[in-house]
Amino acid sequence: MNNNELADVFDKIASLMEIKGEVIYKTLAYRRAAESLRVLPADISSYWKEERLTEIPGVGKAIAEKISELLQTGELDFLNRLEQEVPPSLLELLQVPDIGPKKVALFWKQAGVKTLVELETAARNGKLKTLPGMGEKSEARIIAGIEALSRRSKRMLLGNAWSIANRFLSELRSQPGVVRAEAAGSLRRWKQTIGDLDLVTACTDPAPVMEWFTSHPECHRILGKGESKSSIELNNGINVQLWAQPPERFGTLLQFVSGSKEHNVRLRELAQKKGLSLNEQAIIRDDGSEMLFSDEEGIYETLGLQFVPPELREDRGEVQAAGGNKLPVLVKPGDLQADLHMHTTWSDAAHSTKDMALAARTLGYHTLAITDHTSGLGIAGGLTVEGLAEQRKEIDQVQQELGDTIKILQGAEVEIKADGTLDYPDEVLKKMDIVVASLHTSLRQPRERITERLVNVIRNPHVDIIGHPSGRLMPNREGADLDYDQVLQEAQKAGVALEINAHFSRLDLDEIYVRRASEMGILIAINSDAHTTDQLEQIIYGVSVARRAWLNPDLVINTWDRDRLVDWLKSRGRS
DNA sequence: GCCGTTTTCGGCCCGACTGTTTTCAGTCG
Repeated sequence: MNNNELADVFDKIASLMEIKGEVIYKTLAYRRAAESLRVLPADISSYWKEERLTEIPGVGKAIAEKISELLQTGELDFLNRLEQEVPPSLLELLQVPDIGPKKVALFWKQAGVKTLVELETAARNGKLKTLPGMGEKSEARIIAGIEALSRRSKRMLLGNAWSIANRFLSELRSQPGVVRAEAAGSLRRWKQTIGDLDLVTACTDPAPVMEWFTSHPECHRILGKGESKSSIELNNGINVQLWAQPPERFGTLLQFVSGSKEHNVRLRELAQKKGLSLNEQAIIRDDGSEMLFSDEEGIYETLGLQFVPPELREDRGEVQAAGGNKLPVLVKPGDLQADLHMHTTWSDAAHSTKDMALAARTLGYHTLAITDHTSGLGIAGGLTVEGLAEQRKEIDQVQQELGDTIKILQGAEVEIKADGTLDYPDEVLKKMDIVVASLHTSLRQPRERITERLVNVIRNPHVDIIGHPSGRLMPNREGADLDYDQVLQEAQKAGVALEINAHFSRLDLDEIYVRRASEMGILIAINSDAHTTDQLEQIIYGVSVARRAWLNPDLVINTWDRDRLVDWLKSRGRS
């Protein structure tokens, strides 16, 4: 069982306990443990073998024993007994909006509803409205919620979420009375996938703004409408929330809605210890007087903390670090001076070498690497060894035209074949300016085999960067089942750089492992993998991964100046 | 069930909105 599977088990336990009516703090403990497991950088089995399970935040004696049992037997007696008491089919009811554990328990115990289908039947037959606390409207809301489930898309990818949010924000900013409007929630934290969109606005009179929002042409139905908060479902099934406060309270609003929830809980605990109370409108002193904040900075200052960048607000140690003035320096998009992975018309991309070089120069880079696919990746029209010579001529010519304003490296994204060998022979790789090696195919090989495949490539002295290490494509293609402990150790030994691929359906290396890599001092390359000139700018998504991972900027090879980058390549045998 | 610069036991964050209720429970973020 891996970390995520264990986390799923504990989330399931938490939900079943909630339905059962167990004290809330027990269920919270299981949720917290589950979240901890999901972001754990190393394989859980290594903690288990070393008897370090209780070092994991949120894991105490009881949960450690359950992890042990699951790892040893693949089963959990406690869960089996829980499922005897509370039918696990009830969990699907929790998917319906506006249905929580209390309602599930009510429908189950008083109407005999155990599945989603039974719930819909009961609702349509008017069997729910007579239950205590229920009524006509609640029943209709449940039917609407069940219908919404089928419309509701899964989580959005970061880049898609930003484009929808930006569209709403620009309309919002032109509404009368709107002083400021920003994205908040997981989008502002640049989480790799986004559930609902949260927008916040500072405005003098919220009523007309809320009216505009709830009558938006893309609105399919209104989920809620109030003075300070409204919520709608769009035609494409996405939910959008809009929060409003007067300008002088915008800071607390933005902070509150940006979350994460867990980060906010930490802040409020801290506030409490200082005799303060924090909510979306103000910080309130013991005597009931309010402190107002138009910006976020003052909030953190009042709590005795460094300002915490949104990307770090996940309750992964940032509050403690901010209290000790120990927050890391983070990479900024402007720090990048090179892009070392992109494609041209020599393989499957849209623009020429010169187009890409000019676009990269506009971004202020000193170097770009043209890394077209190799012939083994047939689908991408890869470049043969013979083609390389012609490409070299073209690069030399463009280089001459552009002079010293930007350096063009001839590289390749070499295919790591299913048998673990590379698509070009070593003597060809040796002559290139830079080599990125990537997995695209046979990603479903068993863990040992695919890990070995990658490790051998890491050890190849002619490979400089491992491109998108797992090969995942969100939301549909899972990455390879790599043994990351081994991959990271080998990368550290070999001095190879691991890529953060900035394409928002990749974001690979995953932030969890980037954080570990940073602690281990492993080099990282943040690359766009651009197939058009526009896509060079998608590098911001890669930067967001680095920031969320607390990555030390000095480890990012494309933040280095040209001399340092050249020296590094020389140290790897490049001329 | 977890956790500790006020604690190894007694805490564990805060409010808006909705619908069903006449003061509150449930859900959500």
